[in-house]
Amino acid sequence: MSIKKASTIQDVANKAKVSIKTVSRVINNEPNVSLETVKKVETAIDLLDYQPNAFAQSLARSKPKIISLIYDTPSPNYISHIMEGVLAYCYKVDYEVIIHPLRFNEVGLMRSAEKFIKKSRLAGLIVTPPYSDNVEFIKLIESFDLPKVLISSGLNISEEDSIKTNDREVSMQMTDYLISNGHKRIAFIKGHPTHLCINDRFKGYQDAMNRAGIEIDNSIVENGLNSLSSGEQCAERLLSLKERPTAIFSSNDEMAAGVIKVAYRNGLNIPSDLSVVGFDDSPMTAMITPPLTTVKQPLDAIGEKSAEKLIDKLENKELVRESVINSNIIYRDSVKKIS
Amino acid sequence: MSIKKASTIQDVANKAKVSIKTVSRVINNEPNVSLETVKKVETAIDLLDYQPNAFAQSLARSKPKIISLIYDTPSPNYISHIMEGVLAYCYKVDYEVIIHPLRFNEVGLMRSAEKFIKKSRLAGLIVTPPYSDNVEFIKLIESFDLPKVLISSGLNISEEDSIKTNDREVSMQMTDYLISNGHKRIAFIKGHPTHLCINDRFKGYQDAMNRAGIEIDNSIVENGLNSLSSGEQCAERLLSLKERPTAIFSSNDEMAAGVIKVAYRNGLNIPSDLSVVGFDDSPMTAMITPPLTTVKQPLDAIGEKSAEKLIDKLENKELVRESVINSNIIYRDSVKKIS
DNA sequence: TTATATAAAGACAGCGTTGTCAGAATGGTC
DNA sequence: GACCATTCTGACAACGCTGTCTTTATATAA
Repeated sequence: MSIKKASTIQDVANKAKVSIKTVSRVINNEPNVSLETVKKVETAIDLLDYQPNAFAQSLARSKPKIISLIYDTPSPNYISHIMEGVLAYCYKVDYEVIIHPLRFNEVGLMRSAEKFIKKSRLAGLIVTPPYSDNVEFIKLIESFDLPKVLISSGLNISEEDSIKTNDREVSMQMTDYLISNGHKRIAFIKGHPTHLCINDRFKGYQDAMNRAGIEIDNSIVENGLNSLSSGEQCAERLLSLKERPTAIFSSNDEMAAGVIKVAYRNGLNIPSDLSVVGFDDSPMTAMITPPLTTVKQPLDAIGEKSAEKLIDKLENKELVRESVINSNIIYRDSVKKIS
Repeated sequence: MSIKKASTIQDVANKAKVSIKTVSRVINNEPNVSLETVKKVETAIDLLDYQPNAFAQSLARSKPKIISLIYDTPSPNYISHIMEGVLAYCYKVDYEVIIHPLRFNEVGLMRSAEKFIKKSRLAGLIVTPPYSDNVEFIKLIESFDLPKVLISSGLNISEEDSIKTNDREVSMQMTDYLISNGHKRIAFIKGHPTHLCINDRFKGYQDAMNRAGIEIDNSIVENGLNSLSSGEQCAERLLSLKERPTAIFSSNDEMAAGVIKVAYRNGLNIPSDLSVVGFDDSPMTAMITPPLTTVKQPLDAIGEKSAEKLIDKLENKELVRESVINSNIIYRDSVKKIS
């Protein structure tokens, strides 16, 4: 079991018989190095299995190649897929990423966020909901003049700084789907009011209903809080109505699961007595009975695109990147045609 | 919007009218600094809102305060909770953590892992399943002489290097619980064969059955693969048996969900016709109907303890830390007493 | 040929810390 | 008062890299 000691740029320079600066040039793909020299240096690098020391690089460079992903801890599924995408891209382009959970309701949140930002010498930030909707937090970032990408922000943010999904449009499609299955009395369960982006889902529902000429009955529009139990509460109200809805569109899967539970408790069968659709395609949606028709956001892609956009900005690549990523409806077994 | 520029140790030294070395001393709690000087320096630090530059520290120190968490991507829920614990502890003691997903089946896995380890200048590693069961990977770590903590390793690892859960014991308790509810014909669905630690769950089942004097019928012991669909397949076989089991203990929740789906398809009611229990307490278990009785591993605590153990080792604190963390049964509604 | 631009390579000073070692106070002994 | 041990403080060289500037080699034009 031999203990390996990392080699330095000096070692490489010695072996290749060039100066350390020249080695630095080839590492960083700088111009004005002869092909011959590049070869020499590269073989030396291979021979020594050299890896640049990221700390030394960060220290020497003005801007370190480090970004951070900020999140609360809403759904493990959401964040870990976003993270996956971010990490994959950053690894490819040789950026470090610091994952930073920040408790939304903690006291001294801003103080601790500020401390974190200063300490980590970040080059930029990727911000997920609910922070991407938080004006105070965004102001903080701006006070550091840090490049940022906000994911699914409901705020009025420049397109350059944000990655969004087509929630409104796909919600409209989902509602259309319900309508095309003969449903007219379609209830809607809204999401948590502070999660701005989730409101777009309601707008899409409105769009579709309006277009179909179906008047929206506000007594079957519920205000949910994103949680299972809030879904249950909304469902209880909805299903005890004299004129029950024939379908329920829930702003997220967790509340939809609550709806299904209550339906079963009330002896209702899904989908024959009630159609239910959700949003998110969280892992459990495939596991419940019946499997839930829902909307899948391409979370990995969102993470990847966010990282790409941020890093392009950091490196002043002026590419115009797409900033809206499309979600898709996943059709499963929780909707039934009615006459 | 004022752009803030980070202050350095030099700034602090100037303001406090001491040398930078003295500032360094108080930052690192080194001895031999007069109380008076400490005060001076601390006020200067507060005034300037100074944060040490982690890169410079890492460069100057021999061992950087950085550890890495290695994982595949089995279940988002599992990894994000472990991560949560690790991050929380590391943040407290001022360690950086690099989250590193490593695709288990990728070609050149070892090569890329090696590259990663060299490049990141890690001080130590926390390794989750399935890597904690991978001999080759562990040998790699050892070749770097890197301190490590392996989570739930099924390998014969020194207690000093591992954090385990009492899977076997709690599986026994779970089986006891089923037995105490009158069940005798209890089927078991094993987990993926390469996940060593999951095998302990089967051992616990055996323990309980043996102790209760119930002979294990191998025709109702299935080999699962951890996935929903594999759970369904096992259930199909189990439920088509002439002499059906009255209860099924699945090594994980996902397969248990598969069992429930198949039961419904076959017109069976849970728990009245069949009791089902799982393992993991994944988020969906509360959402399915009926809510599943299962085992909850304190994942956050596992992450936290792992980090604590690793960092104590790095800093040569010779504390003997507990290395087994207890899981608990979460009793819900998927088990029924039979006569 | 000489002048002149251009490409290629190197010298050297930072980046912000910590470690080592030397020096200055301070206190106690004889 | 001289001496020594102890406590405290500072100077200075690393750490491994990149940026800036200078030098050298090479090609091109006059």
